[in-house]
Amino acid sequence: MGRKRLQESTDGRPTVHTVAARAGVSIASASRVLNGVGGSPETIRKVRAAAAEVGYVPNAIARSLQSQRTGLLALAVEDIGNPVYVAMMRAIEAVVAASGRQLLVHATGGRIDNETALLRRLANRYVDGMILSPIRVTDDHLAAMVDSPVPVVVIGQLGADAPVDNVRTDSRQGVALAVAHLVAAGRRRIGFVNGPLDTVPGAARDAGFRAALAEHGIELDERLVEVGDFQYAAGRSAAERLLARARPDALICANDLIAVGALHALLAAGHRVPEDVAVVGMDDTELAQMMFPQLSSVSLGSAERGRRAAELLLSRIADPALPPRREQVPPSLAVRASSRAAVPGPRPAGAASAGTGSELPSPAVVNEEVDR
Amino acid sequence: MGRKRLQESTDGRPTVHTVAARAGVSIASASRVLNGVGGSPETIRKVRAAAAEVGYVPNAIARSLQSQRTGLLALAVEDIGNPVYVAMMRAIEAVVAASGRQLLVHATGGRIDNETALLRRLANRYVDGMILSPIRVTDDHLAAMVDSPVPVVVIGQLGADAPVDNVRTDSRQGVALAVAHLVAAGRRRIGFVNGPLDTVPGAARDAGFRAALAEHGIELDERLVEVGDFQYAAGRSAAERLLARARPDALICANDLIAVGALHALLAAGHRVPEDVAVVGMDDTELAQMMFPQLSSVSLGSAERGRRAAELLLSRIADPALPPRREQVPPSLAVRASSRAAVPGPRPAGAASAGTGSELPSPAVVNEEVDR
DNA sequence: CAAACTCCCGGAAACGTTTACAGCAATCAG
DNA sequence: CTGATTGCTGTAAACGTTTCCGGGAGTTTG
Repeated sequence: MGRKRLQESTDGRPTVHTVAARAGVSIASASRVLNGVGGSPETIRKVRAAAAEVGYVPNAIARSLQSQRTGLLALAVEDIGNPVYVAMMRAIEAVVAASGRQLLVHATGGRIDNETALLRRLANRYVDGMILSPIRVTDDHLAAMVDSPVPVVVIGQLGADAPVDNVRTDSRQGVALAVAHLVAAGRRRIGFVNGPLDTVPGAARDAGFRAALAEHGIELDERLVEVGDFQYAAGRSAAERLLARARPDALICANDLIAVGALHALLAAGHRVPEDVAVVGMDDTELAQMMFPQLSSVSLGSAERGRRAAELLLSRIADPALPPRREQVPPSLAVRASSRAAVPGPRPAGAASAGTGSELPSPAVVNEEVDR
Repeated sequence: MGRKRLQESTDGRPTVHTVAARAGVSIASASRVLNGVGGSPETIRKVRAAAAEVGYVPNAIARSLQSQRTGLLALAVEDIGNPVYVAMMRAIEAVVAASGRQLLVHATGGRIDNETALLRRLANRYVDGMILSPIRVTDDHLAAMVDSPVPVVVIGQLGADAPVDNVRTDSRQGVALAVAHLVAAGRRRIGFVNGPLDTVPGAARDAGFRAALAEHGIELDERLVEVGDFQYAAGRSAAERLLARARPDALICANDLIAVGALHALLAAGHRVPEDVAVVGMDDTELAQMMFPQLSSVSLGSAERGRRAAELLLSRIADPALPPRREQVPPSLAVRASSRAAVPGPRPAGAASAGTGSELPSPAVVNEEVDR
């Protein structure tokens, strides 16, 4: 039968050999035509015809083995259910798709061993690069990123001298925006529902909260600070614990999921929002706008950070010799119903007030948004 | 300098050649040891030591080329931001990861050309199989699935005779559950906010709604039916259009995102939920529990469907000769505050009523849930 | 003690592609 | 008319792995 290879195995899918044989040319010519480089008009015609007849589709694995590129990029985040990562993912996917590549998504659960395992596995060359948004960073971790065999871009805070492409925001300043807004609205007993303090964002937000209070000359009541994790359920129970021992007139929450949990805890306990307690979340996700009342939230530019990270990754793949870069996306505040200044007194029965509440002048830095 | 291959290129990563040379054995022996099949104790020791010294990591692409498997599975859904797909994805990912594989996620935007392109691309063998949850199905589409070169499992309705592994639910019956629940609670002017009628779920839910009303002897007022798409914003504006021309005492929404939009439209227009208008969503996502008031929702077993689809896919990969299978997951109804029977009269000021509303006996099929 | 069997090893083929290289014909310049 | 240039083409190597196969050494069996 076949002289060198069993290219005629009746069951197998057509390869470039099949096409070449059918067109009566060599596999080199067939490959050239199929890749659009070279070939005489006659050869091109024959090869194209043969390829169409047998329904040839190039084998991406073999091509990758030869070209040393897979066209796959990975994204690793803690929790794909968190809407902040959905926003990031969407932005990243747009850039990645526009470059003709595909995105592989990993959920790490925030566990370090998971992430380092992922980084080590990069050595098997299954993806061309990776975007990582770690919430905990150890030296091990960092080392694995630095000597990773494929480019890695980090979304989030890293040590100042880490030679890793990095796009970050300033969540301390983000918390400061929220505090300034609430103080300007006359709130003084400001509580804080945070995520774990051993995470990078948790620690930064805690520090930011304390610094901002101090700056406004407000003494911190430790009973107004509570910690859970970055999920809805934990946010709700953390807020319940806080409310059981203290009477805040505002709550800042370390992300929107926590804020939604806190909102539930408040409403279930009979507090009015924002009249009795104002609520401000962080991340400014779609969820914030879906809540009722709509949630004020500190935007940390998730989509923008995602977009920039993807661009950093692509440029590094194009030129691995580039020096490490760091980009910063500034936070901003979206003020919505959950923290608008309230008319004092009991709530008028049955009247919804979305978008119609009385407005107070907001600080300059605040990015006022209309309802919806 | 290397005799056959340039395995000593100082920059390149170590290959099995490097390890074999260093251990003083053939690449065949090295490969066998590294795969844990065969090898004398002494060889095993030498190869393991050599591999550790050079930090050898097998190249997954080359392995895939040889083994004809990549260990990658794809999932294609309309919108990764929709929490119903997040739930599905989580369930699928769990099964996939447990089998030692990885999941590649695609967002199709519901566009058919996107999905068929994806199906055609399967021929390049970059993934071992795919789970597809299409919201529109054409003959072209179906043909591409049937003669796909790699296994495809569909989540959703397909033609009865389609020879494709398929896990579905009965969303007509799901709508019927919602209608029965509302009718039992005394609602009569039941509205319906649907997604596009040219989608499979949209059409099924429309049919289910009409059939269920007829079964309860309620004549349908067409002004109570409105169509948008399956997103939050569209749901909100569809509900606004509906409310501008009709006065429902209940709204069934074709998914939870629409339901949240409808909730906003209702509250912004000054209606009380559930006192004036009850709201029931579909998919029973996390979002439903996060809303205030918490949303009643028809569970279509998303996580379960995802889990089963993943299992079907794995079993088909293991044995491609299996006959096409179809599995069905029954819908159920989670009743929450948004449709609980209300005390007539004005709402008591300032009193939150989550989980404390008066309870009415619910139909047997209804799966009553407590407020968290 | 010879034959059969088991175990381990190395050479080489195979997976399907791209591409360096050399050969060859045709066209161009002198 | 001859030599250089251009444009195609085919052979074969390469990417890095797994695996078939044959051979050799050691062990068991008759």
